[in-house]
Amino acid sequence: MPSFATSPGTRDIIAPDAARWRSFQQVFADVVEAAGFAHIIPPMFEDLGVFLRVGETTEIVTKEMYDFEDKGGRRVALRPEQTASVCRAFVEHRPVTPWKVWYAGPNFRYEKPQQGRYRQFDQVGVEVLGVDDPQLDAEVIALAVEFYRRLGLRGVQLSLNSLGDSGDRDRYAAVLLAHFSTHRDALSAESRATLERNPLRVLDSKRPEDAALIAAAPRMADQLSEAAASHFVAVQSALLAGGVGFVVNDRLVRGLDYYRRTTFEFVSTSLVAAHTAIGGGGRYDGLVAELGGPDTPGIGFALGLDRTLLACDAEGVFGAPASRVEVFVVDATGGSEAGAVCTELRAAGIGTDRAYDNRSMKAQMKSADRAGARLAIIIGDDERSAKTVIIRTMEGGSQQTVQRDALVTHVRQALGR
RNA sequence: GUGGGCGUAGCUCAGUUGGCUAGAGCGCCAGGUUGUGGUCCUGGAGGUCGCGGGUUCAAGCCCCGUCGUCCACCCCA
Repeated sequence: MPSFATSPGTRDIIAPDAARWRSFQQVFADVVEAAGFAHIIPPMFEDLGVFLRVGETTEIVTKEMYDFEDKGGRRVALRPEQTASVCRAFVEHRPVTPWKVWYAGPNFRYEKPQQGRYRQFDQVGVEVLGVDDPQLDAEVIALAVEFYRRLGLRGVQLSLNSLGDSGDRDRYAAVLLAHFSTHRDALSAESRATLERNPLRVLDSKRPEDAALIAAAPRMADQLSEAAASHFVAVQSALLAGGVGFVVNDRLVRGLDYYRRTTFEFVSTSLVAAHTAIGGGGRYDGLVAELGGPDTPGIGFALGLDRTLLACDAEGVFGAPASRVEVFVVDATGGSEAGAVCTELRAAGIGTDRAYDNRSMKAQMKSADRAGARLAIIIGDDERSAKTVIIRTMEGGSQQTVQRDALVTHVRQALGR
């Protein structure tokens, strides 16, 4: 039994997954940088106060925060998400708007772990600060859709809603509270508790006994201000014009209190477990001001790496990238030749690996196979004396003997470049 | 945080109503008559049966606790 294992809700990402993660982030970077987004790398922990602005009825703030006091007596927290950090950075640096940034990295929430729900989990995402235009809402959403397309995912459904401006949201919360309160006894115990904290969240309940009351609940759409309503309409028509399919779901609430107006969520239809939400986002027009900055509109989304990859697995798309090892050196002379051959090939830009410990040729060939190499360079005592090497193609098994000092040229040829 | 299932070799799992040195497949290692992998054959290494108590003549199998994991709720990516 090993003495140590990873802490609950954390895990090692090892081959072949680690390379897959990296290419996931690379594909994301390609998509968003082509749209003018610049990379931002905020710190992984910040003053606790930054995250408290996310909302006092938000559970990731009230009970899931990884917060602690550091040696200097500062109250800090591991970031539960990155939107608040980006807004803090905006206030701190005051870049010209529109400020379009993207990020990738881990976040931390003290939750009970489950598949697709970890205490350290990775997200990629974008944020745009300083633009009110509904055109932008549609563009941001389309960017996520394009990213899913690049991954090869097909079973992704986009849900869309508007939470209105802060006044609308408060008004709606009051109306909902009244509705559910009059039928209090019919609600599940859990929902009764939720009702106290945040009436909107009751709409999220998956408990069957709440279904009827939720279906009969008043609609957000009826509480929208004229400005918010026309913004929502504009977003929808921009999406339609861009060929982005969506479903309006006026029960879509989302967990973070700072959302205003446009909110959206991506659900994988290929996932069977409970955690089918693979991404989400929306507007947070008041957040920058909350953090002490000028009144600045903002919108963004975050996509979960783990869950999106689970969806990829379910659809059999976006597998791990192939090995970078093209050539494997099999040295049966006792290992005297392999080092120089590797150095030479690697310097020529050819991915090369070798075996150690003077293993049998058979064993070394096996390693060559496992490494995924296209070519094996075989050197025995005969070849060493003759100053030659054998180039063997792993797939067909054909071999040729070439001069040792012309190795790179012949390997290039055999690789077809 | 609440409720439930599970926890046996690196991996996926068998282990009958508790009974002698705990098994399989895959993987790994070594061979298959002097140098060459992916198929096949043979052999081998590897397990304090999550951990700690308890019941029993005897526990991988029963009981309690604990840790981990999975599922649902919750929450959300």
